[in-house]
Amino acid sequence: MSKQKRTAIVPTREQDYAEWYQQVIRAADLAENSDVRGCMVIKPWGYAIWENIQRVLDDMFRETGHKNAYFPLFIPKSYFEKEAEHVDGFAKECAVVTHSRLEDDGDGGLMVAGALTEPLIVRPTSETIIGASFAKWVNSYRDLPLLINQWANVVRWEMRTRLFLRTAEFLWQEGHTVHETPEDAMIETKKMLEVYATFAKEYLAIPVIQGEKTEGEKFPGAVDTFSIEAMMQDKKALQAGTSHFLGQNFAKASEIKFQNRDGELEYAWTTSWGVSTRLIGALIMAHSDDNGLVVPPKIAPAHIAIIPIYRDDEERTAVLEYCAKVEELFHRQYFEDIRVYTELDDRDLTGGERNWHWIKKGIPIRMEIGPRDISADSVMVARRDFDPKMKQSIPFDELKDYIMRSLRDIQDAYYFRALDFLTDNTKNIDDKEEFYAFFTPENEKQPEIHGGFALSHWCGAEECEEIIKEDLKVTVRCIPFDSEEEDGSCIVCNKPSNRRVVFAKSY
RNA sequence: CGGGAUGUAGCGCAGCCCGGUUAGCGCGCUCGGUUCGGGACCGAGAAGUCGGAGGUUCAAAUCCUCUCAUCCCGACCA
Repeated sequence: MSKQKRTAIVPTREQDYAEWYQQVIRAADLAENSDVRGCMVIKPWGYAIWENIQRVLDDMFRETGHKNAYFPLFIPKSYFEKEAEHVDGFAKECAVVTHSRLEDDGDGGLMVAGALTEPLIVRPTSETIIGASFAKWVNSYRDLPLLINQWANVVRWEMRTRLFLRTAEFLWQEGHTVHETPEDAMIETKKMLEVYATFAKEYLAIPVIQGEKTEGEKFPGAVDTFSIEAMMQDKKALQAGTSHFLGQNFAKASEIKFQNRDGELEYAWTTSWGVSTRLIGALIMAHSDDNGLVVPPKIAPAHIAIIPIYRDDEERTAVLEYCAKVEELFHRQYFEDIRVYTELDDRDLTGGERNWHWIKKGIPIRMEIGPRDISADSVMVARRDFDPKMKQSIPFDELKDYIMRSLRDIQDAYYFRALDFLTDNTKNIDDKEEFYAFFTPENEKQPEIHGGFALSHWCGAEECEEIIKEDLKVTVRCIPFDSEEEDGSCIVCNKPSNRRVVFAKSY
């Protein structure tokens, strides 16, 4: 294999997408599996991405009038039982606390003791426990709307886990709101979906499709679930965020009642909405390449890697001095609302080794600073969105402007690349045979990357959805908001349909 | 939870079928030196209860049973 063709990540996306994903996470040092089954350790570079996601979203929630609060990790089983559909949806994946004490088992070990009178469920989501509080907080229409958000961890005892995409414990935010009318609640539900879509586009540089979930795919207990759906580089869909209109289902379960403007007691209308550390999985699979992580500047843990190059102590002193000058140039600088961070990498490794280290971590900008640059009063700059070998000498005087502009350009480049990918792999399909061919790999044994999003007509019957799922493992990802009414016939049963939906394989 | 695969040093693997000195290799790591502008080189060194438990045997990484974990496929799901 020629040196030019060597990729930092083995295997490549084309060779083995699932394995490539794992390797990117390891190469970028984002996270690792823990000794606890299904749980991950999020390492600093990965956690910094989450912190950036939190910071930006938290601001957006504030701007839309929400306040943060914190509710218990444990939910009494009796609370959980109140909403029937909710129970159905989550019962199979609940961790349950049944004891409160450990005792010496007389054999050098410990045994559980102190059985609880009522088992506690480790929250898989918090509708019921938050509902119990809301019932106390809401008495009058004057208390509404109640707009609360919580940053928390939740536990869902998943059978099959994948780093970031599905772990037994994950970090997320869950918004919970209470409204006077169904209209208000629905406006809130859609507003927060819009917030997610904006965040995905503006910060994660991921274009998404907003839409409504089908009956079978919606949140257990919700009246309506809306989602943002993103396309990964293997052309599968990833649900990146959800927003639920809960109607009065949870208000009834938790007795959230208020006296309305006519003096009558009425059940309130609630919503909930959330995004999780899964977004990091989305980020990885939407942008990264065969050389490692690719992370948009607006969400990157750091923006500029500075790699000093020198031969001896004398040069070292001069070079590090110059590096400090460059770091100073960006100290407390912002591009848009994002603070720029630099990383000085003075490890005793070759320039190439250090360069590749930062390429794999996806840092947007790399700078090499050596004696030649100092004498020219300039810096060698490389960009993560360009070929790894490509670098350009930028005079110190122009450096700040150049970098600020580049960060903006890189952010845009990632977004448009992802948008092109989404557009190129989204197809109107009206013919059943074509639909099946679209979702069938040529090599069954080792399926190549295939498929995409098929915009096809669907009659709305669950049976038709089921057939497609059985045959192709393809599901209706959502009924997009922006699809125009149009006469057609269901891709499965040929019955009349007036709108296209998004069909895709999904995570 | 069903089907399949894999667990040997931090990572990637060989050895296992056919049991037999002291369990190897590459990368990484440590120390010393030369290097550093695209994945450096020389020398020295550290690191393994062969995933775990039990069994068969004079002898187990190797054979048998159980178990745990990870990955892939399925069902389920953010």
